[in-house]
Amino acid sequence: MPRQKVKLAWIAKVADRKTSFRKRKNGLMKKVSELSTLCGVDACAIVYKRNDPVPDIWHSPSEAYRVLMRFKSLPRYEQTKHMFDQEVYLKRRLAKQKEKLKREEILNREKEVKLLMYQSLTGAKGLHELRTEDFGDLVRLIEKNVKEVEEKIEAYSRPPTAPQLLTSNEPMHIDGGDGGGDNTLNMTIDDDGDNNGLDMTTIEALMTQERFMEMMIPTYQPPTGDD
Amino acid sequence: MPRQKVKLAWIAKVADRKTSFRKRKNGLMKKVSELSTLCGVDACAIVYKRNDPVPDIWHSPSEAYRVLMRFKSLPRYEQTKHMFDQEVYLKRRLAKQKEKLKREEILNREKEVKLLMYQSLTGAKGLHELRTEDFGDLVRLIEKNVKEVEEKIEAYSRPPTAPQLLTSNEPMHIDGGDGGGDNTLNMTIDDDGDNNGLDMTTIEALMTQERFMEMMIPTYQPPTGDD
DNA sequence: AATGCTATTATTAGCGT
DNA sequence: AACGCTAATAATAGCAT
Repeated sequence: MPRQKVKLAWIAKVADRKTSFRKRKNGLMKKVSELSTLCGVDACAIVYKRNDPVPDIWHSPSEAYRVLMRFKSLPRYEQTKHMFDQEVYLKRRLAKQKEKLKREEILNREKEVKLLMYQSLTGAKGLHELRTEDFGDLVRLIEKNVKEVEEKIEAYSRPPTAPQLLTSNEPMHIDGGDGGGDNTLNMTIDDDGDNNGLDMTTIEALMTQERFMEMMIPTYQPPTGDD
Repeated sequence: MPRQKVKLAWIAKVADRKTSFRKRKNGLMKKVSELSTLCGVDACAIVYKRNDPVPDIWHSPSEAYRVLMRFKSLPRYEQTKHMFDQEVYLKRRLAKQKEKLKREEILNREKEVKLLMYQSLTGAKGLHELRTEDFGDLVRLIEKNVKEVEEKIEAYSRPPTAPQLLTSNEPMHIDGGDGGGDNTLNMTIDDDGDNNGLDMTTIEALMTQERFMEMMIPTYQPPTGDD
């Protein structure tokens, strides 16, 4: 798997296949050995090389034989019970990957909506350009952020009960404190007027604009026409 | 093997052992699968979990059964012929590691002697402090380096036959050109007087010193006393 | 107990000899 | 053909949940 990600298929070139076989058989034998040692279990591996009736086997003759006898003495039903073939293997893998994909899609959607929000805030994209299906999520995101801001304002405007005094030289940072993931507000409030982020002045300016106020109203509906 | 290099021994803690077993069994099954697919060979693995009479097996029931039948039908002698137990495995590994160690020791020795040479050149260590057994190797190294320098001088003092003209702004680099490994001279000759390496001025100064000239004489013998 | 995460170690494909 | 090397990919030990 190095140098190039190899695709899982029969290696056509004879020399390459033989080399791969030798290396991978050794690797496999090592793995069987490690599993056996680390976890104290009976294990054996049998590998038939092409055109060689004598297989390579992991484990001392007596051990391997014992493992095989043990297996052979099981009723056929139990033998096949835990068998784990390519199909079962791939199905399990597929199920896991689908779950992963689902989680990724959710995160992507959150980022997408966040981007829409920023584009609307900076005026790069007007709200009338949004697709209908984005509005619900965008509104939810905005309400979430507004709630966080209100909570922060509430927290900081109270007389501090456990006063961790801020030194006046330090800029004051406010971030969304919940564990909700990547889409928290995470906004920096900074009294240095030279920053490029969204500072209080910008926010106050935005709040006076009709566009921003519209965004604050969850019941707002976009025109259904195409433009 | 990540986070910490694990030592190959029975894992005492039950939970850790079970976790390791699960992970490594899956890994092993994947490896058997890959070997089988990539190299087109019959292979199977049988793993008995503790206290479970039903083993986990790689391969579809029919395939696994076929592989096992094939194995069982061999005469006992041939079955054990290619068996590969812990002892065989470790012996092979040991032989390889010993070869590797040998190579490393040679490289170490070369570096050691190189260090001695530099210490002598800078005066950090007098030649009379050297152990008797180091002299032979040190002399061989010095002769090798001197030979390389002479060859370079020879090459550069001839009228160039295939003249790759050096721009006068570029410092001239001379390195030992042979493929002998890490102990080549690799010395930079640079007309910028501010470098910290061994430049021509330093070398010329050294050549006037008795210590350096002594080093140039292979037949020089240190006093045999302890100091 | 089983699963996800990730910093590390381990394995190995493609070369070069 | 079988080995050594090394840049890459893969496996996984210890955590956190």
